[in-house]
Amino acid sequence: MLDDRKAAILRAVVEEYIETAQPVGSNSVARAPGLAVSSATVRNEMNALERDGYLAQPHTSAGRIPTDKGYRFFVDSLPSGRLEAGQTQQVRAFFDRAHGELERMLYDTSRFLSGLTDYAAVVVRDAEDPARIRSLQLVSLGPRIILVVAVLASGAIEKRTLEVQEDVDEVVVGAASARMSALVVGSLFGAPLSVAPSGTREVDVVVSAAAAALVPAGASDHTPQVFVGGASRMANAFDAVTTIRQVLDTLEQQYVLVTLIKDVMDRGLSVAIGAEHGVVPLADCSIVVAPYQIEGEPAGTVGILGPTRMHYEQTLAAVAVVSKRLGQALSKGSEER
Amino acid sequence: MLDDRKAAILRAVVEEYIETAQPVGSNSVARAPGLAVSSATVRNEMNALERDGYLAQPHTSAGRIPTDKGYRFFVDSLPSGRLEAGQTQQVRAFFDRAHGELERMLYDTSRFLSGLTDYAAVVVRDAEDPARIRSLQLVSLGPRIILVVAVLASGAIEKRTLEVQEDVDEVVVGAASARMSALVVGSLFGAPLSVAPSGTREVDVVVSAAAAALVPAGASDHTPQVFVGGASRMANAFDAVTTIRQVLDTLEQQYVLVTLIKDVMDRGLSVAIGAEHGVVPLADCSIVVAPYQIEGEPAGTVGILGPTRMHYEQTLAAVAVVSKRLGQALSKGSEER
DNA sequence: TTTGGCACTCGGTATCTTTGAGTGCCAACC
DNA sequence: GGTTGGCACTCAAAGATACCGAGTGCCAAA
Repeated sequence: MLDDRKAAILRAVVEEYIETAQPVGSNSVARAPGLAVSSATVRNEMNALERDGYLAQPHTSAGRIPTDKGYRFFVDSLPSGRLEAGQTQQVRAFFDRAHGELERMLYDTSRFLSGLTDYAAVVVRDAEDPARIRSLQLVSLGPRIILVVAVLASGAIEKRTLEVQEDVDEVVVGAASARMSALVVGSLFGAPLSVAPSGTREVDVVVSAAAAALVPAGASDHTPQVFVGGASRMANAFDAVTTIRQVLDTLEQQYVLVTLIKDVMDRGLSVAIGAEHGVVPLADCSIVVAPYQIEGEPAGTVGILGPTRMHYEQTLAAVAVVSKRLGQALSKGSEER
Repeated sequence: MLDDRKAAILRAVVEEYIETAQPVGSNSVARAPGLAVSSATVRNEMNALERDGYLAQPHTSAGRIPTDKGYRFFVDSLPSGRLEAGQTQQVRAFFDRAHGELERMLYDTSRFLSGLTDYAAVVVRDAEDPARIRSLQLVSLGPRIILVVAVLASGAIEKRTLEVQEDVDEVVVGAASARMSALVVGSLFGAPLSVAPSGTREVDVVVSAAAAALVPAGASDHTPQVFVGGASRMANAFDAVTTIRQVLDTLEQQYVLVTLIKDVMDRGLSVAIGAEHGVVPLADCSIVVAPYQIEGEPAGTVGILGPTRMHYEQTLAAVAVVSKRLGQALSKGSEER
């Protein structure tokens, strides 16, 4: 679509603009290695690139700035990069140390990735597919308070506190727990339950309360979890306070964030630039995403949110590596290498 | 310490500065209701207040700005305020709707409180005292993967994933679970465990692995949980980008945050102004805190972080009301009005 | 088709001036 | 003696003005 020279010029403009955040003039482009042409030629070409929508000019006597379309071309023509040695080292060190509970790990990963790239990082844990219940137990916490704990096939834990209207003793809870467990283990979490009456009225009261607590909540809690790390780094990326405000605000709206990332993934992209994603307050941002898999199954997404003028090559590499290593780390027992 | 007139003038300066963020001159102070003196008199008094460290002057020909000491006097002489009717209404509505799991509730509260005050809100859940284990269960998640789930007296759940070196079947896990449960229920979480050998080698392997997983982790996970809501609102409070950056960054460092809040509480304060707390990057911030209690027991802290020139009266009232209502909401069964 | 040359544009910076809010001090006043 | 009006003084902020120079578009020559 673009001849070689135009492509080279566009690339040079994008690279320099990413570096300096200043409009790029024909002279500095002409000086770029690998381009043996004069600035006048560059000017002509840049003119054409502007006509075609790859570049824009803030005002007449200024250099050019890439448009979203310009960035898009740049990103698409990017060779698949590698991390710097030091960063590879950091990743290794992080995942060697990393351990512990899933949620903690995902949050730590988002913070780590943010530190690695110097942008804000997001880790989304996909909503569980309707998962089979591996174990279910009722625990008495007080005379009328009972905790329902369900362990799902994935290892995730769902808990609900419920309050019954009359005092129940431990024995009743124990009986109810056994009954409930028999009823529910192996079935899908969130599925409606039919409770057959047992001999004891008290037990039935508890069981039906527990069943009720489990069912509707199953749906409501079926939303993905989001972990945002290094949001404050977005304050570095822009200098307009209002932009900073908007971006940070959006980062706190987990629903928007999840939708955005899901949307980008659905379109099969790994990068969404500026207005490509429809989220208006993030018009000056790009997002780089990669899914991670546990035991070969898609389990969530790792992403970076940065300014449109971000270091795409490093960021893409970082996101790719981290998502892969995260998946490995979470796939227990497959610690090969 | 300050005569009435000085106090009134100081108050007027603080109030106007909080409102306008501009240095306050003698004229506007003289115009304040309740002060029947000329600007010249005010000037003399302000001079004295500056000498005594309550006010400062950005430069010679500017008005005065309160110092931390000035704010301190202002806050200490504040009548205990009430929320506006609309806000009381909001609080009621929020806690009427609010329900669900503890963590979720604490996070929602921090977001709500942030919206109520327009500053950043922090909710800290205190580390559990060494709590008795109410229930313990091992659940098999895969041939070699076992999940240990402990329910503590408070209803908190601790879980550890562990991997054993050889395949164990469900029956073994069941046996180990029963044994472990008998061993551990009623004892303190995190306490060292002595494991007597049972008849079966396989069971012993699992039990000792589970015991090992439980003990050291008990200490490490014994740290308070922090929920920050509305951090982005700090971007409104300042206009120096570097300040915004610092503050947001600090807000992400949970350890610093917890220490800060704990420190303020330990000193028996409900407000820490500017440099009073030692956290340098938050020198332009004040923090307002109040503990919340579950069933009469201190369970955590609610706090607001805002600029030194925050609306102390409303904020104090909001924090007080929210901490109280939060405690009530979390004290199950005590939903009296 | 490329390039050197040239006139032109216009945002940014630097310099200077003006403005006005605010101060400190003093002498007069109650 | 505390209070007040008056006054000279200060100094940041806001305008005004000029200038600079990076950058452009276009043209004619190579």
